[in-house]
Amino acid sequence: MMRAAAVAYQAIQCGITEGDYPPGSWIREDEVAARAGVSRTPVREALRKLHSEGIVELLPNRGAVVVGWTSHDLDDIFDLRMMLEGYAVRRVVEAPRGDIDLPALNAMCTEMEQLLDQGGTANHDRIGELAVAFHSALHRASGNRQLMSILPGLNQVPLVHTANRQRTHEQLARSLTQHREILEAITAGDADWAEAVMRAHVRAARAALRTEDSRPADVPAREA
Amino acid sequence: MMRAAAVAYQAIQCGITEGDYPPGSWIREDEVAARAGVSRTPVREALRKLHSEGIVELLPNRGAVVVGWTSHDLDDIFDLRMMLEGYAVRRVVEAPRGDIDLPALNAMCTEMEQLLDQGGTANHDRIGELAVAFHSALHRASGNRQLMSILPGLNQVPLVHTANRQRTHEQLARSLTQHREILEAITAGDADWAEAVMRAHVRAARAALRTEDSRPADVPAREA
DNA sequence: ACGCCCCCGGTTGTATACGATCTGATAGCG
DNA sequence: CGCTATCAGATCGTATACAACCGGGGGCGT
Repeated sequence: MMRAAAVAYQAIQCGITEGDYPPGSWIREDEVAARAGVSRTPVREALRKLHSEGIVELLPNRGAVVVGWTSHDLDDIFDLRMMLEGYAVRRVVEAPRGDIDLPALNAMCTEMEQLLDQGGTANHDRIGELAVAFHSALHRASGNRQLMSILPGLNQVPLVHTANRQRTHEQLARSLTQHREILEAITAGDADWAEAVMRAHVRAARAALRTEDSRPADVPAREA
Repeated sequence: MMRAAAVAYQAIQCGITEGDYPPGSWIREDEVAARAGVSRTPVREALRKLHSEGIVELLPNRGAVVVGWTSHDLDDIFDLRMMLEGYAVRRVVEAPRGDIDLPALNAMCTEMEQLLDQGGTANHDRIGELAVAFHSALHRASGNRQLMSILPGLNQVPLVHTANRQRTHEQLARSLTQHREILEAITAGDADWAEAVMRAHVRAARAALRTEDSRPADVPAREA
């Protein structure tokens, strides 16, 4: 049985990606509670979490508003990810405090490659999950605890707002190749190499999103 | 009238800095509620916020544990701050999207300098508050929205765990000088200069903390 | 003696009820 | 006619009550 707070969280997150809560719109606690089949208490908890991830804005005594993201904002987010993910792999090489399980990471790469060969939307989604796990494992291996709490939050915004966007086969293939290269650089003990590949990797991911991240002009991109 | 959630938040935060909740210890919702004079609901909200800031760890159905920080963890935090604050001022210069109020920032510097001249513990605390506001204003001026939600969280850990530590007059004086220099670099439109000063500024702050951040050996530094 | 199972106290998780606060509209006044 | 004060509705914030869950301790069987 899933926790009510988690149910509410997913309901809201899903509602945002599906377009039920467009950017700039209000999210009413009662409404979400009814939709998710829980009471307002866990809904409030979910909204605070979404706020800490930057997905919604909380106006005291007013409620929650879905934050809108311009193409420019996405650039900013990927700027930060490029810096931080690059720093993370550098740390993995230079200060190997956190234990790193290279065989497990390589196995994840293999699985992703197989899924890509098989094709299919469901498999593509599974690749996305594995990619998140892959990066998460690297964050853990960096040994920087604060990094581990920051980077997931940075991933959240692009995930929520681009979930239904498909990356091409070529984009995914390159992404997986870069994963392998990152592991190779780590194995070689080359921090500069690892950081450089990771930065390119993040940049490429942003470019893959950029192709059509323009939104209809009538939808406000921000709330304020 | 302050919100009950804010009262609970401060009560916990204060309890941690005062040593009532040492690292590794449990924070019971009932206990905090009684201490803060509120019900458990806002206490829970405060604990979730502290969790999102990395101050406490939440064990499902078990409760909250105070996270312990080693000297090494503090190094990591300031590593991140150095990167991110440096990036922020670079952005202030290169992509001046967010409006920057240089006169107001200079006024803050003047006030801090006056407070330093007057001396006294209370004034030192006030300088600390102003310094946080100063950096916060720069984050805002960077125009990177995610940055504004990340950096306050990074400040929180050092603040909570080093609040009662006094910085020397010389350390504070240098810190204020660097603030001025940062503004001067921004005014000159020199991003490299601004970033370099900011990185040094953060590094110096970490060094000021390092002088005695070793803790008694019998107190567990981490919870796990 | 050792290990397993069940029960119980304590704590968290959720639901519901009530009080506080804000927005928008409306009526009264200058 | 425009502005301000007031009120009603809606929504959030908090308190309280109850249900669910976890961990430890005692008893039982092997």
